[in-house]
Amino acid sequence: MLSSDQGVKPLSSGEELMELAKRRGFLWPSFELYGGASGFYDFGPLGSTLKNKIVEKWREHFVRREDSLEIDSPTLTPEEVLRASGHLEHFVDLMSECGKCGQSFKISELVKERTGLDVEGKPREEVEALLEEKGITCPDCGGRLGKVLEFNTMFRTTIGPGGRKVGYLRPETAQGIFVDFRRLWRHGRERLPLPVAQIGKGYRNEISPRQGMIRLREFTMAELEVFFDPENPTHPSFGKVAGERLRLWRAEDEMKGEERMVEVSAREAVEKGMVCHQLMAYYLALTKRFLMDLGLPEERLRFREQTPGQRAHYSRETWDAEVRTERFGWVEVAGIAYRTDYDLSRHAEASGESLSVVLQPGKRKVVCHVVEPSFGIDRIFYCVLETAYLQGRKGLRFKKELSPLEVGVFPLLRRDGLPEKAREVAELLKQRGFWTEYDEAGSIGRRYARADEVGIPYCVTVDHRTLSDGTVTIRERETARQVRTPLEKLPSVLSSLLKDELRFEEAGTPLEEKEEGEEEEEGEEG
RNA sequence: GCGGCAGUGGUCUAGCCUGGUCUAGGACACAGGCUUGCCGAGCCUGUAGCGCGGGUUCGAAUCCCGCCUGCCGCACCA
Repeated sequence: MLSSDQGVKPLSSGEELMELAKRRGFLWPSFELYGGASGFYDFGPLGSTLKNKIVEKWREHFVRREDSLEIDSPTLTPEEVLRASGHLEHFVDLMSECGKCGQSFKISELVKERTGLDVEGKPREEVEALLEEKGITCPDCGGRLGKVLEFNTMFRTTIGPGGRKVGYLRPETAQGIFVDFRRLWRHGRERLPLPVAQIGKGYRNEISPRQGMIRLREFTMAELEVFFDPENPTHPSFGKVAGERLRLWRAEDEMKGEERMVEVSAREAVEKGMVCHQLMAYYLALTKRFLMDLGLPEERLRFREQTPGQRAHYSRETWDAEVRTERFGWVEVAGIAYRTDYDLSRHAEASGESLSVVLQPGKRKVVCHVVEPSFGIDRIFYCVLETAYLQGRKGLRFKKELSPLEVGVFPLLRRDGLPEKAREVAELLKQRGFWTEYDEAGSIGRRYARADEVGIPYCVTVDHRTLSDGTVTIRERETARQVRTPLEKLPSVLSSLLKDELRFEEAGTPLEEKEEGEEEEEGEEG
C-alpha cells in the first residue's frame, strides 16, 4: 500500500500556491526590504488569523477539553537549564564528513576515542588543526575527513551587562514546563496524570533551511508535557478514544526497509504492544482527531515510529504524526515522545532540588514520567494551506470555521443607499464575532471571485429588496448558490452554516437564477 | 555549507547575448472616478519596478566581482 494515489488536483507548481499565499496576505518572506533572511517567514494579515485559528483549535483539543494547565515561559533560557536538559551537549557539536564515503561524524566523540582528548566547546579552527595533526581519519573507510562544520543549532546570546551570563533561545518550549514542575504539581492539586501545555516560539539555527515553512529557524510550537506515574501509564478518558483507528508505520518495519502500514485501533495498538503504553496511544488518537478537525484528509495521515537512531537524546519511544503533502511528500507535523523521567531527573540532579512527588494513597515517592506530544504549528499551517489549495478548485477552500475570513458583505450596487446598509450589516456581523470583510469595489462578480480566492465560505449581498423587506442574499462559495434570509436571522444562520450544523438549502429561500420579467422592454431609465 | 541555474512595479513578463534610441514597454492586479440590478464587463485617471553593494565605461537593467534571496542536486535536520 505504497502511497501512489493521486491528489485531488496536481500542484501545478508549488510556486503557484506560494504566489497566491504571498499575493493575498498569508505568507511573506521576512525582512524582504533588506533582501530577506532564509528560514524566516512573516504571517500576513490572513495568515495571522489562520495561524491563530489553528492554535485556538489546538488549545481546544489539548488544553480546554483535557483540563491541561497552560503556561507561558521565556524563550530566552539560561545556559544551565539547557545544560541540564542535555541540549547543550546534543545541540552544539562539531561535525565532519568523510570525503571518501560521505559518512559524517561527531568530532568530539571521534577525537576522544582516538586520542583521549576532550575537544568539547573548542573553536572550530583548533579542532580542524587537531584532526590534521593527529592524522584522524574516517573510522569506516580510512578516508580523509573534510572540513569541520560547526553544528550549533541553538542561538546563543548573553544576558545582562558584561556578557558573563550565557543564554540561548529555547529549542523547545518543554524546558520551561519542567523547571516549573513543583509549582505545577501543587497548582494541579497533586494529581496524575498532569498535562501541562505551552504554545510559543522555538528556535533552531538550521544549517541550511529549505522547503519554505517546513524548516524554519524560528517557529511556533505547541507542546504538552503529560506527567504520569510510571507504574500506571493509563488515561482516565482512554475509553473515549480506544476505538480510534491509527495507521502505524513501525520502526521494526522501517528498519527492514519496508514501508508497511498497520491499521489498528488505539486499544489494539496498546494490547499488541505496538505502542508502549496506553497514555502514548491516547495522545496518538487525540493527535489524529486534532489534525482531522483542521480539515486534513484522513488518508493523508499516518504515524511513523522513529528508529532508535532517529530518536532524540531524551526519548525512549517516539511516534511522528506525518501528513502527506504534494510539495514535500510526508511531512512530520508532530512528535509524540516518551521522555521517561529523563528531564525531571536531570533537572533534579543539576539543581540539587528534589523533583519527586509523593502519591497519596500508599505514600509512594516517584519521579514522574512524561509523554510529550509536540506540534509544529508552521508545518501544520502549510498542510492546511496546501489542502485548502488542492481542494479549492478556484483559490483556497478551508474547512469553513478555519477560514480567516468567514463572511464577505457586499452592496449589490454602489448607490441608492446600498453601501450604507451593507456597512451596517458588516458592522453587525463583526460585533457578533464573525471575521467579516466589507467590499464595494468593482462589480459584484469580481467581489465574489476575490472572496472565492481566499476561501471566504459565505458572502452576503445587500440589494434593493434589503431596503424594503429586510432580507439579504447569502451565497455559498462551493456552489455559488444563493438563498434569501431575513437580516435578523443572519447571525444565527451564518453561525450554524459555519459549523456545518445547517444545510445551505435550509438557510433561507432559494434565489431564482434570474428574476424573470421585463429586461429589454422598458429600456428607459433616469 | 558545496555545486548548478536564476532574480525587472503586487503578479507574470519584454528588454540583457550584440551597453546609448529605456526619462524601462505590456498584461493582469490594486486605488480613485464614471458606469454596473448577482458571478473576474467597459471607459478615464492614478500608484508602483531593474534584489543589494562595488567595479569597468563618456554611458550599465544589459559586462565583471562580492553578498542576499529563490529553485534543483549533495550534505545536514540532534
